[in-house]
Amino acid sequence: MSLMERKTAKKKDEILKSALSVLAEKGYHGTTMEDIANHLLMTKGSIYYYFKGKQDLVFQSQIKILNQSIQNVEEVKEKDLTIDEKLKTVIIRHIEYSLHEKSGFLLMVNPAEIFSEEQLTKIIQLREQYASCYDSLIEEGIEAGYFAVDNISIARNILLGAMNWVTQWYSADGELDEQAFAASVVDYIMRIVKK
Amino acid sequence: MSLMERKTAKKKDEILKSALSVLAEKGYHGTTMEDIANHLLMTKGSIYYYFKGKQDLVFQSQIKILNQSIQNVEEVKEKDLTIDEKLKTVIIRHIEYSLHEKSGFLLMVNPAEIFSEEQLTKIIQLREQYASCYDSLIEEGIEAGYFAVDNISIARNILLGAMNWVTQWYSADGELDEQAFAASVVDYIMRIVKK
Amino acid sequence: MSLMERKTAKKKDEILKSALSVLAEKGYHGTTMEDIANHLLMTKGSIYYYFKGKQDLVFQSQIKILNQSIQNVEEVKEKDLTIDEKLKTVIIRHIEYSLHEKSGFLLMVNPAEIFSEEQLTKIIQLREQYASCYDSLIEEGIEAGYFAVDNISIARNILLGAMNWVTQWYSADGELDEQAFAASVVDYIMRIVKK
Amino acid sequence: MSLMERKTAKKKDEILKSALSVLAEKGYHGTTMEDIANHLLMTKGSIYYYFKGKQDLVFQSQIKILNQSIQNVEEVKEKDLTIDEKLKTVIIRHIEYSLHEKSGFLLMVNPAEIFSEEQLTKIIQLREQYASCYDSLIEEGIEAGYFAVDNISIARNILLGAMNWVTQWYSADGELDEQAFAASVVDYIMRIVKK
DNA sequence: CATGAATGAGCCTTCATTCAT
DNA sequence: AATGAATGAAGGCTCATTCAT
Repeated sequence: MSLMERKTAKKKDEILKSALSVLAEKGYHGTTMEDIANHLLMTKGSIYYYFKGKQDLVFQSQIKILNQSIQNVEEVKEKDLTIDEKLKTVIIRHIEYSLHEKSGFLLMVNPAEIFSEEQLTKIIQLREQYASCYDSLIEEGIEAGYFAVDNISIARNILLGAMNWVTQWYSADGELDEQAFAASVVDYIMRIVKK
Repeated sequence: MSLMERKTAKKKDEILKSALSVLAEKGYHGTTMEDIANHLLMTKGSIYYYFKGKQDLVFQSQIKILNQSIQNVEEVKEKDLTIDEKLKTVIIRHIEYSLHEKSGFLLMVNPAEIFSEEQLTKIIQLREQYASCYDSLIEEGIEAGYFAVDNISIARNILLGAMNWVTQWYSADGELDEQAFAASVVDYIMRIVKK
Repeated sequence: MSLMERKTAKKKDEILKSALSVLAEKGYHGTTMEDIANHLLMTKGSIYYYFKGKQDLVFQSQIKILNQSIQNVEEVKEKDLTIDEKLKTVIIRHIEYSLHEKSGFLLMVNPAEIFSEEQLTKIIQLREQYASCYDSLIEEGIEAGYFAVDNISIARNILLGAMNWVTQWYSADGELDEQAFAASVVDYIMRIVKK
Repeated sequence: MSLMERKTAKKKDEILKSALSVLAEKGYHGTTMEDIANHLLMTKGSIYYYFKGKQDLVFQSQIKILNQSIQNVEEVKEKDLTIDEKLKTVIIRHIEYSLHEKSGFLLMVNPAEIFSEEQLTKIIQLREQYASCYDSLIEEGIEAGYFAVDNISIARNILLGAMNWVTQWYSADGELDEQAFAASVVDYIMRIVKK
């Protein structure tokens, strides 16, 4: 990658981060291009040099977050931990990540309304990939005798719900910092799959 | 209440229902007055005969849902059931209700952005009232030896998260009807507080 | 005129009065049918039983005011007064009338924008008739040696301007009642034509 | 001021002029943003790049006119003329200015209905400042033995009324150009204060 | 006669997008 | 690469008007 390309890539990434932060707070329709630009001390027009449009920008921000999340899990999977601790770590990371990046997992109540067919396919695929990371962890936990779950996909969805919802009430109870908070929450979530 | 007043009240309620349904799907900014009107085969303008504006309409729809939800819980509390079964029933009702009314519990990612100070106060008060219904159930369950929870408000928030998220993935796995689905899900959610 | 007709006529007149009062304050576009109706404790719809529409209502209110004004002058002309005192009395009446009825002489900055060709013709005709009342008074005053004016129509327009503008500043200085106020003002206006 | 700033200022001024011209003809409620835009061969939306909204635009146009008017008087005051001629010149300028810029002195029958408290304060302050210019001229004229007036503020209001009303009837009698017209009118107005 | 209700046209305003510089 | 400026398509809201009851 040439210097210029790297510079461009970096700028793109900055815009994506800014977009994510604003989108998490205001939602798709509530966020204007100007919001995103102002957040970066840029002008509206400049963004169009890097992205085709609002929809494209939001799409790529979703991809970024999903990829990052998947990678987060993969990293933990590599570690030398009991399956019990692996899931726990994954959950903590997820929560820390969503609180820190205001990840906007909640963002897309109905992505179908916003994205094109093609984009939707990609997003759903990544979402499923992320979900299946959890499924395999749960499965492994069952085999290891740690977890007890009849219907893995249901249990996993409950798990994700409890995790994603956290962004809704964190600030309210917010005396703890993000890390301490995640730690105080994870045990209750783990109960969903524990024997 | 006179005949006319009842007619007006009925119409208002129809509009609120329509609004809720559309809002749950598209969110506040994504929903247009026309969306809501079309859903009822009315014209935009007519809605303004019944509500002062979009914000007013959405506010009242939130109030309606919160009051209904609180009443749902109160009804169950009256019943002659073990505390264990009471919480279970409450959760099932909540899920059935949110799926059926597309309740839009998810609606307000950031209500502060939309409502006036005064409205916000009212909404927060009702949310807390609803939350405290769960708290008292959990507390009672602890005393009865059914549940084991250190921090009740955290446990309750996890519980609500798992429940509210359900609207996000129900349709995806949707081979079961709402009732059967709620039943298949509740046991995993109950684990969050169970001993 | 039958009883019913008289009742209708009375109602019409009430509406016209209400309309005038609101129109004087808010202007044509700033006044809504509802404003006028509320002022009379009626409903919007009822007005349409008596008038074809907003434009018709406003037109008739203008006619009413112009006719009344012309009649006011004619009455004074009949009286046994010096020409000097006649004009003075006419001016005082005009001012009292415009303050009392909020006559809305100022209403029509550009009547051509609002009325139909036909209506406009009628209004202009009455305006001219009213103006010519003043012209004849001035002329008479000149012949009697009281007034000194080269160009009567210009002098009369200046006169009318000074008089009509009074509604703009009356309330501001308003320690006097309408009558006392008119009296305190008329001498300055008379100077415009006096020798 | 940079080149760009000057360009923006110029555009703003063009819009203000356009606004004034339309507002004078149709009044606040009768004037649409589109009217103002079309007058300049712009589109509605563009105006919002320069002004916050209709109300802001109208407010600034009022400020502009009032400031210009005050400056007009100040300039004349500096001149080496008898007090008699000063007032005459001021009146002529006022009339020429209102006819030329369609100044819309008539615009605000009830400014309180349109502007915010803060804006209203500013406008009233400038109006009073303008009025007091006339008061001091009249006072000076009295002392110099040219004028004879008991109540200065009443005389001044009559004066302003006669002057402002001119925009209502100029076009009707319009065989003279603006300058000649103002000259033909000023003597009658001067009579209001003359000895 | 009066009114509650509905309608649709029109207006203010926002915002994604484009483009000349 | 960036920006100031312009545009046009919505969307929220108002209001004159109509009409069934």
